[in-house]
Amino acid sequence: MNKTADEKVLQQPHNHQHCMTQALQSAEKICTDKGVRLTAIRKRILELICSSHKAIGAYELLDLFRKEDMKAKPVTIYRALDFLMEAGLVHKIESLNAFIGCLQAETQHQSVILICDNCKNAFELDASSVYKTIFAMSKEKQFTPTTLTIELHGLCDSCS
Amino acid sequence: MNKTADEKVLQQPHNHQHCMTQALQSAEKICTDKGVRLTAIRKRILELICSSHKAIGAYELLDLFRKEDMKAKPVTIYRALDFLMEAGLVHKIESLNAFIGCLQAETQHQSVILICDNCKNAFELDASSVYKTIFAMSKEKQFTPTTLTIELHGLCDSCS
DNA sequence: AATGTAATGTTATATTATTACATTTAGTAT
DNA sequence: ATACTAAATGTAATAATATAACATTACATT
Ligand SMILES: [Zn+2]
Ligand SMILES: [Zn+2]
Ligand SMILES: [Zn+2]
Ligand SMILES: [Zn+2]
Repeated sequence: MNKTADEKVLQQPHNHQHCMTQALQSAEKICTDKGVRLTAIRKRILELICSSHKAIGAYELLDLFRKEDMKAKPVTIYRALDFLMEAGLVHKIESLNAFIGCLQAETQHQSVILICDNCKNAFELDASSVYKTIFAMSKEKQFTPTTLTIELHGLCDSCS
Repeated sequence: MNKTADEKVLQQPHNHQHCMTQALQSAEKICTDKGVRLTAIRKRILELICSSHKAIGAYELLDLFRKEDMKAKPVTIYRALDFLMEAGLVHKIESLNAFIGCLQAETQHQSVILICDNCKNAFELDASSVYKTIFAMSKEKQFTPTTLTIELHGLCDSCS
């Protein structure tokens, strides 16, 4: 991808090829460290997800993947997604039933996902302090927290 | 419902009949104020949702509703849910594809939903300060926020 | 009563996700 | 190298969630 084809994301123009390379390298490292296998299917599906910062649905992904592997079925995608989510390489956006690649999979992070309802670009904002507050609030109610989902819809800079 | 049948919710035993009565009264008031109609179907579906504090799916609701109205279809439920959500009487839990009644529909509130993964009871915790923080963070990224979803899974007091 | 709008009825279909079981592949032990 | 084992994939079917399109009915206003 050349410079003129760069997307504008995170309110910053950026060389998106770098995101891809980085994501794939992280993936290799994480899987090696965890002792799990980043197979061809899993890797390709991660590439497809990371080919933009837009949230993508499982069936959109299936359509793309089928261009290269006609025999792919929904479960092919869902299995890969489960694996990639388990490894922290991909996140599900619950309010969209769609998925994004994580740009900081190697780093422990607690994030809010900002989702542009116009262009569907989605990115994570680190928000550990917010997590801390919410966990504390829940514990005051004798609640034992496990997973926190925070999704903010709106319009990104380019779309507003 | 008698006292012994009271549920334990919000880490507090409570007379659940009161929740129901309160929710229905609020609903009447809100709909009157907004000039919209709380029809028999909508009211009954609200009652079914509010009959416990457990998150309930649209098709579970359909099964219950069909006991009284055999000809009900999925769209019957989804229309009522859309209406009730629009009126702020019901919230959708995105991470469960399920719904809960709101206990504070008359009051403007910004909440985190705590969801017990064991008993499925879900309740709202007011968290305006958290909303404020997240909105501010997003604005720093030139993001124009609209809707914020915060869902915390875990175990409630009774289940942990 | 005539009119217009909102609500509901009815049928069909779209979208998202999982289950079950067979087969293949890849790593491990012999 | 061979046999074994567990993980991954293939394949088919189906479950679960949600919406579209159009006809009919009920309700409010005149
Ligand atoms: Zn990029
Ligand atoms: Zn945008
Ligand atoms: Zn109650
Ligand atoms: Zn519980």
